[in-house]
This record gives sequence, C-alpha cells and structure tokens, in this order.
Amino acid sequence: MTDTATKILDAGQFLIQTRGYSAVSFQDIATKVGIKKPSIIHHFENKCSLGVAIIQRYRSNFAEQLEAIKNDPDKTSWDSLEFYFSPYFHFASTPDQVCLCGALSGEVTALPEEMRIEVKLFMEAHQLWLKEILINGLNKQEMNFDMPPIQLARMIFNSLQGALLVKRSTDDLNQIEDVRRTIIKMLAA
Amino acid sequence: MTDTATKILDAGQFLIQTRGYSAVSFQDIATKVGIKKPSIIHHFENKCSLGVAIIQRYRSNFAEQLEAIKNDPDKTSWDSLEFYFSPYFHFASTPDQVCLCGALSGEVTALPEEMRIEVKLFMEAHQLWLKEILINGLNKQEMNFDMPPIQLARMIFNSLQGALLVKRSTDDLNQIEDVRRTIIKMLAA
DNA sequence: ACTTGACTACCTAACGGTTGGTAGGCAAGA
DNA sequence: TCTTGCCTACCAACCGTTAGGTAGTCAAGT
Repeated sequence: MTDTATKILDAGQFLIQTRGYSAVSFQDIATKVGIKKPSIIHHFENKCSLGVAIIQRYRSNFAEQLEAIKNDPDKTSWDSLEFYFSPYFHFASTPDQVCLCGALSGEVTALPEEMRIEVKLFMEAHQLWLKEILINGLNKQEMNFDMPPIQLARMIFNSLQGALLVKRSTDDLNQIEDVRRTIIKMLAA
Repeated sequence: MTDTATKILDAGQFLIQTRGYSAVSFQDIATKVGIKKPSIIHHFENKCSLGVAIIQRYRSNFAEQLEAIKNDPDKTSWDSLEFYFSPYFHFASTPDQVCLCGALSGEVTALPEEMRIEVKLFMEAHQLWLKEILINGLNKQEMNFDMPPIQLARMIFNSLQGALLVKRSTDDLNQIEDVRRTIIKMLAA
C-alpha cells in the first residue's frame, strides 16, 4: 500500500499534466486521493511546495533513467534516442496527458519562482542529455549530421514538447509520429 | 481612439499570452483597460465568449496575412517561410509572451469546448499553410527535401511552438534561433 | 422646438461559490 | 505520553456573474 504523500504527488502530477497548474485545486487532488482538502497541508505546507515536490520527483525519475541508459555500454545512441521518445509516445497514447513541464510552460509566469526554477532545470537537463547522446552517435559513427549537437538537441526537445501539446489540442497522433520520423531522418548516417 | 471592446480584447490577449487563461481574471483585464470588472460583461457575455473572441481575432489576423503572402507572386517560398518565422521571433523578443494558442495548449482540457475548437482550427490552418509553402518550394525548385510536406509542416510548426514555450521557461533565446537554423538546413536545396 | 422612449456604456453593490490556508480535536500506534 | 495522520469547522480573499441604477446619445412623435 502506497502512503498518502505519494498518492497526493501522483494525483497532483496527473491533474497538472492533464489540466495545468492554475486549473488544479487542493479540492481536486483531495477528491482523487480520497481524503479531505486540509489533510494535504499535513503533508505539503502549501500549494507551491507541493508543486515543487511534484516537479522534483518527476525530474529525478527521468534523471535516473536517462543516466542509466547513457552509461549502459550495450546501448547504441539510437537505442538511447528511442528510449527518450518512449515517454512522449506514452503520454500521446493517453487522451490528454502531456509532459509535466510542457503543461507548466504555458503558464510559467503565473507560477511561483521556486516552481519556475524546477521547470527550467528539467528542460536544461534534457537538452544536455540529448546533446551528449548526439555527440556519442557522431563519435561512434552511428549517426551523421553536420550541425552543432546542442542546436539539434534543442530542436529535438522543442519539437517533441510542441508535438505533445499540439497533439492534445488537435487530437491528431500524427503530430508525434511525424516529429519522430523527421528527427530520425535528420540523424541518419 | 480605439473603442473599449477592442481594448478588452487587446488586454485579454496580452494577459493570456503571458500567463495563460486560468490565471487571468476579469479583474486583471478591467484594471489594465481602466474600467470596472462588471463592465466587461457589457461587451462580452461571459469569460468563455471573450476567450473565443480573442482567439477568433488572432486567427483571422494571421489568416489574412498568410493568405496575402502566399498569393504574392513576387515572394519566394523562402520569403514566405521567413515571414512565418517573424511573429515567433517577435514574441521571443518580449520577456514573456508566447503564441496565444501555444499558451492555451498547456491547459486545453480546462478550457470550455468552444475555445478548444478555436485552438484546434488555428493549429490546423497553420500546418496546412506551411504544407502549401513547402509544396510550392519543391515545385519551384527553391527548396529540396525528401519527406512528405505535411510531415515537415508538422515538424516546423511543433518545433516553433515548443521553442517559444521553452525559451520563456529557460530565458534562452537560442531555443528559437537554433530551431530556425535547423529548419532552414532541412529544406535547403 | 420639446418631449418621449429606447439604447449604449458604464457604474456600485452584492450574489453564491471556490480558492488556498488555519485552528483545533481525535483516534491509533510507538 | 507523545507523535502521526486525518478529521471537522472555519477564515479571508477572490472568482465569474447578476441586479439595478445613472448618465449621455439619438431618433421619432407631437
């Protein structure tokens, strides 16, 4: 049995990913968890610190997995890239979930400073990870491209984030698949 | 002197582009315009219809300009593409404005159905317009690529929308410039 | 020329409801 | 006995929206 704090994080994350931060209330989260609204305060002192905790957990879950696959000698750079695609395809397969930080990016100026910092850290970490994968792909001659790796990393990250948001608004799964195809084409040896 | 309804649309659009829809209140808009909160209802019957009016105006402003440049025989497909980049660079030059529909896409499921329809129409129109520009570029041999034009159109649109959102969250102007560079490279003859 | 009535644009006051958050109690486990 | 986890009961602030009223404009009727 998972503890209540974890359930609150789960429910909060899910609701932010589907609706955004401003449109999610303590009441929504409490109802989903099956507790009363003030009980949330017992675990997280206010809405902001709950928000921060949700992003931090999300960030470190990603960081762990991305680090693991990067350091796995059995994995090619293409394996790593496909692994990176998988959460985007997973979210795209749901009716209306997007990346947590993609959802927050639309209302980032309405967020408390502490949350903004977390969103920024997420994005920077992912772009740097992608850059390293691309450099690796070039060095091992698995990939081929003549653009600065950081430029391509930004293009990949931004197009995936955009595609997920546009997919949800248009209800058109091609948005992600076409982005994936284009990325692969750009990197193909 | 612009009339009050236009001022309300202007203020509402600006605030949504900077903060999102859920985080903008009638009070915010009224203060910015210099009227009292209930006076907004005199011009727009509720928040939803104001939202719809804002997106419709935004859509038709774009539609007009995009149609004009597409039908101008003096403009190359590269001119059209650079013209399409310009509003993204304009928004990127502000501290925290993004595309209206990009801002809304993060909280689209929290939006009333009528607004969701408008967001979807915006995105579909832009992707179709980009597709036509790409087909034109191929036919006139100004551009060169071997991917389906609609796939590339989606990639371009999604990466620009994503870049604008990520730029605002990270405060890093390279996000847009790198996306532009990559797009140009993909299409270069 | 003067009055009437309808209309627009805006106001103040208040509505019911929801927001994030607080205070205090109570039952279970260590 | 003290802590943990959750509760009920509440708060002030704010939400979108409504009601009712007040100016000012303008065209028609007498």
